[in-house]
Amino acid sequence: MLDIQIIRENPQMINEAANNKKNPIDIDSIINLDNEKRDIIREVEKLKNQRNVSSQKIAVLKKQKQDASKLIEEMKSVSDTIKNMDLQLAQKEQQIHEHLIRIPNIPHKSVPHGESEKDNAVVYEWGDAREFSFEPKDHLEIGTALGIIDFPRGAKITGAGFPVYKGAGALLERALINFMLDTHSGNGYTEIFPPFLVNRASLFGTGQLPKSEDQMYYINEDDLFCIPTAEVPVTNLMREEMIDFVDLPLKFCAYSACFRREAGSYGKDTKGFLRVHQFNKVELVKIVLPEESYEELELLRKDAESILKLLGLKYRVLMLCDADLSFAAAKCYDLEAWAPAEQKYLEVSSCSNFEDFQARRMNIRFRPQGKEKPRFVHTLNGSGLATARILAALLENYQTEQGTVLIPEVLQPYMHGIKEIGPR
RNA sequence: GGAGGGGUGGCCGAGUUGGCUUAAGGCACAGGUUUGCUAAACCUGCGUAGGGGCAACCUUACCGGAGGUUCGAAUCCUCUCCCCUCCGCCA
Repeated sequence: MLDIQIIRENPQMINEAANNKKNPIDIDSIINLDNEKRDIIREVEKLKNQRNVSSQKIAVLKKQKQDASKLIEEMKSVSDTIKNMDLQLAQKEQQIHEHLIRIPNIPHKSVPHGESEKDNAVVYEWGDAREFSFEPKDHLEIGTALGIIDFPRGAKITGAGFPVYKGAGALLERALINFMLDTHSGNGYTEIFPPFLVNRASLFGTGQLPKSEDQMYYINEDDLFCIPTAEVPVTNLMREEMIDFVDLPLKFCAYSACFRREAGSYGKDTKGFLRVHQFNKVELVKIVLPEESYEELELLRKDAESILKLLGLKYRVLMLCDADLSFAAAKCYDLEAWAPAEQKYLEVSSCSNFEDFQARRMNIRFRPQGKEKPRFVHTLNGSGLATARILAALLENYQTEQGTVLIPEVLQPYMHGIKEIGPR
């Protein structure tokens, strides 16, 4: 959510930014409603002042045992008028709110302008593509042959896009999660194990609601949603709180299962792990001082990248152009791991700075040093990383001609020393 | 699921016969006095969010949330959310 005052002062700039983000808004309605609202405020406040003054007079009269009935009569009609105007005011405010919550965050100045994801800029590349002396198989084929992933049975017990991990596959998944959590918590991130169901207020806070309600699994009876990412519960840890500036930055890492309906994306990336309804992810969340958020974004990106480097996976980093930025983000880097059989990069992480967009929605503030007023914090998050696509990249990159899969050294301690996954 | 208790400003904590409480007091914080330095003591200031004003400042709202009664509500009424204790059920 943006500050209405900024919108009031820069309507053209906001309108253009929203258009660039492919998220058009009705700026004129907002400005008009805002003006109407302020007109009402000015009038009703005069009446309320009159009411307060008269109530005091009535109190004094009554104390002196004098008659106050005339004044009380007068105030009855004033009170009615106030009640009416308050109603109008609430309506205006509700209408403004409905607009405000649908205005996307403004892209940072460093974000390139573009028309689509094709205009995202490659800002960094690491690692060499592995040379194969044989025709590499895709991860689905490898995993199925080794009996470590089972999509058909997942489909049987739940539905398409709910993979089952078996044996060494289950162990590898757990190893990845533990490895990532250990790495990040050793790096100053406090580990959180969050609830996987959240309420509406939390999803509104991080910006998934109201825009993306149809993308989430919903439990009607309790009005709760399955989390699409640990970002939601972890960032909302600090919702409605005032943080002392000496405690900033806050750094959290959290494992969670992630649930996504992926409505409207059928037919895209359907193979294997490329797009599933439930996957595992370790998420990084930072709550920081506004002045430091862009520096912290670079550090966050570096921390996420370190996992790919330790796993020895070739990857690249994209800076998203404005047209591809998500609703709440001001700037975002995508990390993409190379999958040799797919012959394409798989998005395994998104590292975003939301500036105060989420903080305003969640009312997370900090009290600066001295006599300064409380201000909104900046929030950031990034996957560190999503295991489903990492698993795909691992299987494809570390496959052997015999159909086995080598385990990267850093994961071996997490896999009882297993160096290679072979046939059962 | 049943019974009881409670939600007040950054924190702690008064305030339930409605009206000099548009929230006492304390802590923390900021400035100052005293002091060789630190500490302590003392003095002063200090809630949040709107609206108006160049500014000093004026004004409105806010005591978990939403309604209601009233000239006037932290205080009375209704609904609702959350927390705590005990009982029941259960991994």
